[in-house]
Amino acid sequence: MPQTSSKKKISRNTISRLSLYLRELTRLEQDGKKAISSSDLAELTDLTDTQVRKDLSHFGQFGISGTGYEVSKLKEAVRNILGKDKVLDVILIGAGNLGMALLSYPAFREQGFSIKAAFDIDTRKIGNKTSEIEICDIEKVQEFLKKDKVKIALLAVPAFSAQKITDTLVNCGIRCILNFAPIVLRVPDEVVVSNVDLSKELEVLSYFLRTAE
Amino acid sequence: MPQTSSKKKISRNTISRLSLYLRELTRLEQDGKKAISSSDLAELTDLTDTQVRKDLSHFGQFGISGTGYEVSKLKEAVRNILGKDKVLDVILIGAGNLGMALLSYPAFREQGFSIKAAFDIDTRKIGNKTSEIEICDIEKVQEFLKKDKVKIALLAVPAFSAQKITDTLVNCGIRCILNFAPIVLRVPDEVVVSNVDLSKELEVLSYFLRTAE
DNA sequence: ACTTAATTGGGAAAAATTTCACAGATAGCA
DNA sequence: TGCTATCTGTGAAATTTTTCCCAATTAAGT
Repeated sequence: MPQTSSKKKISRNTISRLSLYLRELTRLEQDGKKAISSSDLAELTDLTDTQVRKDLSHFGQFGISGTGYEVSKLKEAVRNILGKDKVLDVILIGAGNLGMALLSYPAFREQGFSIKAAFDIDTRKIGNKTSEIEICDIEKVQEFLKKDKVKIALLAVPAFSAQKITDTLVNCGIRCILNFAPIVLRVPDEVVVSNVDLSKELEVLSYFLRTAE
Repeated sequence: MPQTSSKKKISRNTISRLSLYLRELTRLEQDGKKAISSSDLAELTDLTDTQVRKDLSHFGQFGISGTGYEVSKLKEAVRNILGKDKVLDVILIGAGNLGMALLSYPAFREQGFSIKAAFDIDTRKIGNKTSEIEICDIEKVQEFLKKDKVKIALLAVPAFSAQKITDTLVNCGIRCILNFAPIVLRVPDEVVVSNVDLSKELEVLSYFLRTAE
């Protein structure tokens, strides 16, 4: 079998850091910077130069010894690694406070994510429009996904309903979920979940605040 | 030097998992469950039983061999470890879409965090009230922190202004920052920052979506 | 052309984290 | 009481992640 892509498994932390690199590289490019060394990139991301080089080395050789990296070239490479060479379509489930904030979060669009549709169970919200997106009845999500093969969902619903809607989404072909509900979602192996848990983050801070005293 | 508290450094990941345990223990207690084993708790949090036991073992012995853990007792223990035995006061910086969503995010209050004040630079927003909290002029934050020794800030401002306001906050005694701006904040060693970076999470999903194809 | 300084890529070592494996403790039951 | 099931806590082993280190490469200066 002509195995193309690298076999080795890349850790989630490595990918997170690539995302940081991409962010800084984008800034550097905007600022007109042409080249950067691993140690400068490390400085910007609060990491180490070896970490930067090791992370990149998993995907190929992008630098020039003695010179460093060409900003725009490395930026494109990292974009490709992260699968951002094309716009990524997402849907939003849950149009409460958080969901609505996500709808109007400018960074999403700027960074190449496009919210194609929003769904909610609350009939009072259905039909409202924000940022060009109309909020649809959650009952329609199945139908929507049959036509529009969106693979990523932002899940901003209460914890008690999160698992049920997740099961539906997965059945309809959703493969990635950015979960804001404070609950551990059960999904098949092929589905990837990232959790954004604000309480958790605050509790981590709380712990370190206490131990620092 | 008479070193008091435990010497061993606990990793951030360990603390994150404690937060998960606390969440599940709280649910279990509400459901009237009296006891739980490490493997059941692992099942609920999608971890392993040894991981659960190892995490807890850093802080003491909370279980009974052959029996497991008493839910309410373990819950209280974890709450104390995380410093949640008292209400944690926080301030909010930035009352844009995200900031306003945070203000009305019910989970904060439910989980023992209290937003004491909110600040913004936009004069049109100043004076508005949501959820009992009035939005104040960012110029007043220094004055506020002189009287009210809040240690935790939620930072929901644009990236370009995040570092400047961070410097001010740190000068005024803020020791923990939950940062929503897509930027690496520079802070002194004694200040702890947690980052919530939605684009980063989406990029991680994007990567795994691509590699799964 | 030669020397010096800067920088990458990657093997090897070190450190951190997770998992294994089991002694010891507890409860239930015959 | 004695036997069996279960389950914790924790050293040791395994694995993963990070850091160290240096040969090789490049650019710049003389």
